[in-house]
Amino acid sequence: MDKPAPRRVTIVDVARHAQVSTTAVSKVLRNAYGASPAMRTKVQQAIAELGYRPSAAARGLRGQTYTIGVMLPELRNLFFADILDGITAQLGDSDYQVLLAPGCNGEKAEARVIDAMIDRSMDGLVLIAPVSAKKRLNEVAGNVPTVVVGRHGSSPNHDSVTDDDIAGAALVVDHLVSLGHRRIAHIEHHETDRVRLTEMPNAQRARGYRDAMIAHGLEDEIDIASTSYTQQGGYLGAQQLLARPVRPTAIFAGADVVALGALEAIAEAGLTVPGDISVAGYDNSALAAFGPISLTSVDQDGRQMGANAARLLVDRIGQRDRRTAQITLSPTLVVRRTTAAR
Amino acid sequence: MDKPAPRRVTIVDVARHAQVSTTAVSKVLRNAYGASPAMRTKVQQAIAELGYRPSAAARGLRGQTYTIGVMLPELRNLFFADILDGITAQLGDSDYQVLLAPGCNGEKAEARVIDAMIDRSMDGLVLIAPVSAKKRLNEVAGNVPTVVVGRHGSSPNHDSVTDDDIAGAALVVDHLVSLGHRRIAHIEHHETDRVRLTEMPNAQRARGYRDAMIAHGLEDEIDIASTSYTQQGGYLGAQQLLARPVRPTAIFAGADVVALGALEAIAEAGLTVPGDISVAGYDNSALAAFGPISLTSVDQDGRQMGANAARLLVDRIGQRDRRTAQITLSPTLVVRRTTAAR
DNA sequence: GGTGATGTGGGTAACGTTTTCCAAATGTTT
DNA sequence: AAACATTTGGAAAACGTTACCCACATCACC
Repeated sequence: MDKPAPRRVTIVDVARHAQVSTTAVSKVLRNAYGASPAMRTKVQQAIAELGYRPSAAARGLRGQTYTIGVMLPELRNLFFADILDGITAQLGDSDYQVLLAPGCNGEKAEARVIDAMIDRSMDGLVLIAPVSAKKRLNEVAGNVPTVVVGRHGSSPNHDSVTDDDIAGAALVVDHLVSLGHRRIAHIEHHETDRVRLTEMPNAQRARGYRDAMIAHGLEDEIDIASTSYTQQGGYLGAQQLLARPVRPTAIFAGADVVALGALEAIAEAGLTVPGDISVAGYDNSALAAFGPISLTSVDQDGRQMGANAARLLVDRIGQRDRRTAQITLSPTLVVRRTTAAR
Repeated sequence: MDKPAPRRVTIVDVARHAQVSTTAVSKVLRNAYGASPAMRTKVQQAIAELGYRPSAAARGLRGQTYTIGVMLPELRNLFFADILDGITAQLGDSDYQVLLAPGCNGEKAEARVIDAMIDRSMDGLVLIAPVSAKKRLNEVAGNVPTVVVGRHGSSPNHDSVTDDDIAGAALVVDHLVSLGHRRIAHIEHHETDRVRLTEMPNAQRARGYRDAMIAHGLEDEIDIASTSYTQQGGYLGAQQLLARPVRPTAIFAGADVVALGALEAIAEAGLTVPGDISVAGYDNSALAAFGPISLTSVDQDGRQMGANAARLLVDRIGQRDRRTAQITLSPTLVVRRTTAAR
């Protein structure tokens, strides 16, 4: 029953078995300079024979842990899953292992998770749509290589990958205008913090909506319901908009889940989509693509964003003092059955 | 610009600042025996003043890392997110931090992730619906405290938390029979491996379906389309079933996503739900609850499962030699608008 | 006033790597 | 042939904690 707990194979065992020093084994493990091909094969064979695996804890004490931490606000958001796919695909079978914290909402939870990742000596961090103060992000990025995804604004300490949310919103407005719509309303995520007001995607989408409406000479038709990026928020936002003296003929929801809520409210009001009213979302999540829903939506290519983030991060781990980069990707519009000519 | 890289605060700094030994600080950190209240407050103050945070890497080398690893096959499955919620809720603000690997499909990816977690000296593992060989799971559980969620069968090495899938399938069949249905078909996830054939939830659901049909004297009506637990699988499965000489009047899909695919195929065939045909799913995911879909589904209470798994795991970390436990939770049926009397 | 039991605190050796040297051997240039 | 550069390999000191012991003081009890 109680086997004598077979001690884990260590680098010392490997060294002894291969009749070399532990230093030599370490060099082979890290592909470091100073090991001849002969030595390399000899050590690798010993590693295979003993089934040796390096302890990340011990490694972390001196060097790298080969672990990359990903923080995201919400696991249920399918767009974030795409970003993750991109990250893991890019990292492929490099030595890095990706670990993520379960969704963390709010600045406090975010701080806890980031601390936890730093405590665990992660080699790099990918922060997806963080809400923390800019100062805090810069501090973090000063300690550990960091890439921020989905938040606008540049930093001297961390790289950024964002989608061009202003362009995305414009795509929707352009599309609806070309279908003959003029009363185009928007449901936004209510934002109070001043910095986030410029940096968060939701704010950028609202701004893109405004700008595009103005560009089409529709400034008098601008109509925004300010709720939140949730299904509930979409439901309430749409209710508000439908209660207007002059009902909008199209609603641009800032996110797909918001559009779903809006669809629900519209159906409850006895109206049809797109007959009475057109609806567009943002994110092109699996929900939007789902046949019975078939929502017109803006596609952000999360995979691409994730892949870029991972590339930048590995880059920075290798070269911590290089200049920071900001990558902005262009969204595309996927037209489906919830938008139609009026 | 280049600040002199402010060395991290260590336990030694804290000890010096509080004028005690490092041992004393360590004891306070771990709430270990042998520290007076006076010492405790003194050390805690020093910790706060210096902003000290223990290094998980160093801790892992001797003791615990206060990290729990969660492995799940697929991030996009909302049911798994519920389980995770349960885990984190149960762990609350204990000292443990949950980290999870991005979805890993297949035995090979699973092995990699589990190894990675062991390499990182995690204190405990929660494996959600693992497909690895039973032998492998036992090995793993012999090395590190482990709880397996969503896989039937018991083990002397690890605890288990499962939903009673047989009962769940029976709930659906009973419900449909009580509505007057007799030709009730099932879409299952095709399984080949012999062990998994008894242990995986999909196999249990298929078995529960069969058993319940027989219990109602409907053995001649048993009709199974064997595809996969995906939307595509549901689509194809439903197409098969609809092409039967005598069409089923109800379809029990083994998972909500499968039901979605089935709904799509049914709509394409020009039939209505539940007018022409009733459909039920399994998992009661957010998709099922979504108004326009409103799918009758079996609810597993993932949060409850996760909470139980976390409790068992922390238990076992504290007491590694206690007997293993198997917890089985009873599912409930949530009746919505996709099932009706025939 | 011994004799244990109990409470309180610390010294020191692990833990398993990587890093920083250094030495010897080998190759290359003058 | 001397001087120097490069390659190859290893010894030993970190890294920051915890586990294991031991010492001392205090207290209760015969």
